[in-house]
Amino acid sequence: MTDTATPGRALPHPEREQIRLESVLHALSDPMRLQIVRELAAREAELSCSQFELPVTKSTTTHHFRVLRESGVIRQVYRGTAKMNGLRRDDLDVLFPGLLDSLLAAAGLQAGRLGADG
Amino acid sequence: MTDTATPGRALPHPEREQIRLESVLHALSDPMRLQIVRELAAREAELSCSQFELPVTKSTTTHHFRVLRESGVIRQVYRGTAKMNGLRRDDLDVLFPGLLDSLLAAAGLQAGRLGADG
DNA sequence: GTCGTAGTTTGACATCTCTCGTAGTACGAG
DNA sequence: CTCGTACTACGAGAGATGTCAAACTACGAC
Repeated sequence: MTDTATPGRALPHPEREQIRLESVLHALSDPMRLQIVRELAAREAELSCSQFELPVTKSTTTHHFRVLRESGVIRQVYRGTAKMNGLRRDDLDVLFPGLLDSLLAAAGLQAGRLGADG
Repeated sequence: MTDTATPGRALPHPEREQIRLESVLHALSDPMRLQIVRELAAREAELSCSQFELPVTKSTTTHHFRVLRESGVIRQVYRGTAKMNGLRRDDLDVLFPGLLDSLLAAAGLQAGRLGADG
């Protein structure tokens, strides 16, 4: 938590206890969002929205990041004009032990099979 | 595989290699379907559609079972007038090792937290 | 203050999803 | 062949979803 977050622009996140498995699965069932989560996990760092090269417009990108945040998969913080995104690995690991890793492994295996960027 | 399946009423299933992670996650992101899969995993047996006491009509039940079958989560076979449903555990474990177990464990934990039938 | 960059908001549109009710098909029992 | 059971098919309707374009806000740099 480097304290560089921009004050006065808080974003609503579900508490850990409010995160629902169904919502997480729904969030990850979209290829675009699964890709985002995969990149976020690969580089173990927070990334701004614009660092993802997604084949959709900015409004659609905003939409996907919001779904991920509202389902509890990622945490978003404003840092100046950028919006940084980080996986909520700690919360997810407590709620659903091993799930995130299995999910990422599965996504990696499938990407390899399909000849994508695995 | 007791050979009691009714011939001439085959149902289309995706091959193992055709099963997509996104489709599986989408199938499991519905509470009704997640419940079905949980029951199917708990009793390690094939169950007919009508053995599930779901709070929806028969047509809706048919719909949910079809989504599960077409996503590759379950296998369906006619046995007389009944349609038996079984988890495709073997295929899923090969494709996405550990995923199904993490998913079931996560669903169990959440059901316990929520005071449902966990 | 002005400008540019980053992201949001709104409205629209096509598609999909979950649900239902009604009518229909497939099988086994008699 | 008739009947009952188990499930399907076919609409239909309410609502969610993914996408876009255009106009907007927030921040930093100058």
